Amino acid sequence: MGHLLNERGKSILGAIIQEYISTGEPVGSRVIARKYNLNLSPATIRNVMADLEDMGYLYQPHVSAGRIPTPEGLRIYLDKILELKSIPIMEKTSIDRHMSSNVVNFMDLLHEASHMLTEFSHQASIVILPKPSAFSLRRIEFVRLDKARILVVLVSNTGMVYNHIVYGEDIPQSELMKYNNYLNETYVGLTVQQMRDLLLKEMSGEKARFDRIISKATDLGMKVLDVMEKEESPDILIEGKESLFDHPEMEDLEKLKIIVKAFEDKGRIVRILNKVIGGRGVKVFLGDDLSNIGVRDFSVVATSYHKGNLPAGSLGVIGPMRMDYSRVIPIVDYVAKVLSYLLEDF
Amino acid sequence: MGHLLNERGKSILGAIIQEYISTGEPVGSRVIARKYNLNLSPATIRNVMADLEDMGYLYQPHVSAGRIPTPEGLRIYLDKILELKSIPIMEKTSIDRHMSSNVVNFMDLLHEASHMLTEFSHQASIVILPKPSAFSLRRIEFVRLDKARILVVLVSNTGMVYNHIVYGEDIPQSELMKYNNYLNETYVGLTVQQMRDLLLKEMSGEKARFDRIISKATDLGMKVLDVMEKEESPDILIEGKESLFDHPEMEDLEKLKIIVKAFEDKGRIVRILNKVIGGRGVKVFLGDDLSNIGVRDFSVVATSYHKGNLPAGSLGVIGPMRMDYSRVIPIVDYVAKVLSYLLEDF
DNA sequence: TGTTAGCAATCTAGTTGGGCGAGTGCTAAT
DNA sequence: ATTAGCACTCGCCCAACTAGATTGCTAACA
Repeated sequence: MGHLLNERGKSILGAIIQEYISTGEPVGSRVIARKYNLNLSPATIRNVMADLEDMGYLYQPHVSAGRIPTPEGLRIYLDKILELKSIPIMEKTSIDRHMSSNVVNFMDLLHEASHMLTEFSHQASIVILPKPSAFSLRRIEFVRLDKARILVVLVSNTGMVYNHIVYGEDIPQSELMKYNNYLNETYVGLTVQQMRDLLLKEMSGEKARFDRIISKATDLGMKVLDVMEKEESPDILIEGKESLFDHPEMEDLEKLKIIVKAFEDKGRIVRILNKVIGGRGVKVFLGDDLSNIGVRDFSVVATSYHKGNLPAGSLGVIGPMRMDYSRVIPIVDYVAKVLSYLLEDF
Repeated sequence: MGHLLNERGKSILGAIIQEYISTGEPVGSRVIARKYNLNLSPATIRNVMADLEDMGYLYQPHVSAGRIPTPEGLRIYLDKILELKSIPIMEKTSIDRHMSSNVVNFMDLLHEASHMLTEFSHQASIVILPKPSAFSLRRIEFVRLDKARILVVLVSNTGMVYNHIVYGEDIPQSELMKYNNYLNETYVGLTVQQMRDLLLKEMSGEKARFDRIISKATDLGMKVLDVMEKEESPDILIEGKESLFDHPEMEDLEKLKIIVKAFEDKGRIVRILNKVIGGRGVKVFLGDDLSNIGVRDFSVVATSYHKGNLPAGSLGVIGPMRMDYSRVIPIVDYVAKVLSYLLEDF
């Protein structure tokens, strides 16, 4: 047999990975021959296994052990072999119910999404909060703190409140009030991008030249957008770290240390998760994809959620590479869909 | 020898604990006789050790091993035997410098304190943020969100910004403005307790009966205090978890899991740390003190920090029971002192 | 009476070696 | 192309053993 994966290779690789996922042990040829009705003898399977190993899809921890899939093997499995299960009705309705009731504000909703992910995937869940720029403005308010600093309070249409401090000249509160009024009349309902466009237009427009309020207010508004952009470090929810510890592969001390340290550096996690933004559907990160965060033998299943047509943030789960993808992928997908749906109404 | 700790007992217990702290291994009679100039033979020391074990200050992991101090033994050591080292000038000035420069706002200051704690104690640091009620009001602002909700923005004298949402009747923004003005004129500079007192007085006072603004504003103000009190879950900074992993006693997998899980439950940690509030000086929590958070063989060294005369919050470090207390205690103490000192000016 | 030397006893940790079982790769037969 | 058979390799477990550390006890000593 050559170096191309034929049908038989596929089904054997599939069987090995399924078996490995459910047991966590290296898989030998006998088990495959016995449990999976391929009508092939162990010897034949051994030959195929040797080929699969040549192709880089399997490896042996040692010569007298069975085979374990490599990240590359898993990748093939995910892309070409895996068939997704549908989520049981019970779980679906449970997700629906939890996410739509008892949710008074936006953060509750995200927490609930995070909770559902851990609950049904039995992995640690990660939810990246939307960047403020994903939302539109409901209200903006300037408050004078002292002669050098102005507090800006932004309320988004989702009810999230953002505080920023801008440094600048001394402006009396009464004057700031006028800016408030002007900006709230003009900019409410716009997204950050739209605000920026409109601000630029107004700043150079006719009115600004004659109306001091408009001119000053737009200046300050622009400043706020700049500060927001600079401070924009998307926040992140993580739940269910402890469920990771219960997986038997976590018996290794070093692995445990590595994963705990990986969670410390939220920036990197955000960067990985946000790779899904832009694409559609669920993406699985494996092996080298995760070498940034130093956890080569883990796996991240993630997708993006949306508000209307705009991507708002991303969410997913992280766990050992050996994970029941046929269950986990649909769950991540579904939670993101429900979240996106509910977000639209906010 | 009886059941009372005499001088010799003390010095031997001290030597054993010092030795244990520096090596982490069970300590035998020979080492003590050789390294510490007590002019006693191993045999004598063995006798004393047996007594100390009877008193519950030492135990043997197994019969052919040396002794390890029990939490009770450590407690005696801390109370009666330990002599604190003074902090090297270098470290002091480093702490001074880091905490006073580069600090633009209050949170920076706390982060810096936390950072200094880990840096010089080589343990994980914990800083409990002040409860909002520890500060006085610099500014209050009501913003109408929609017909049912009003956003309250409070700025404390430390520059911290707190957001709360109160639910209630529909009040137009122009009306809220008037409340803002009134409250900012009347209540700025007061602590929460003072505000509450004054509010109560005004609500039942003459003016409130005739001035609708005052009456409504004080009502709303009271509502805000109630919400604050309910939502008041003091926040917490933790830094340097990873430095815990480098201690050799962390080789035990179960211990590692336990400590990681303990960090998940911040509420319990806060409760432990806040026990120091009210007292003065550094307190060490050991053994049973920590059984709430399930980490009997760890140790928390903590103290409170102040703003003026009022306790504001607490800080400290957590690490394995085997910890160089003679260094760590002075460091925790010093960082808290510096923090309190700097806080006064805020 | 307090201290010490000496010594048998106890226990851990580390090493060695044999046997078992799992699984492979190769060869030769089908 | 597939398969049965078989020798081979290796990890794992267990048991036996060794080396080393430390103790508690006893008897001698100051």
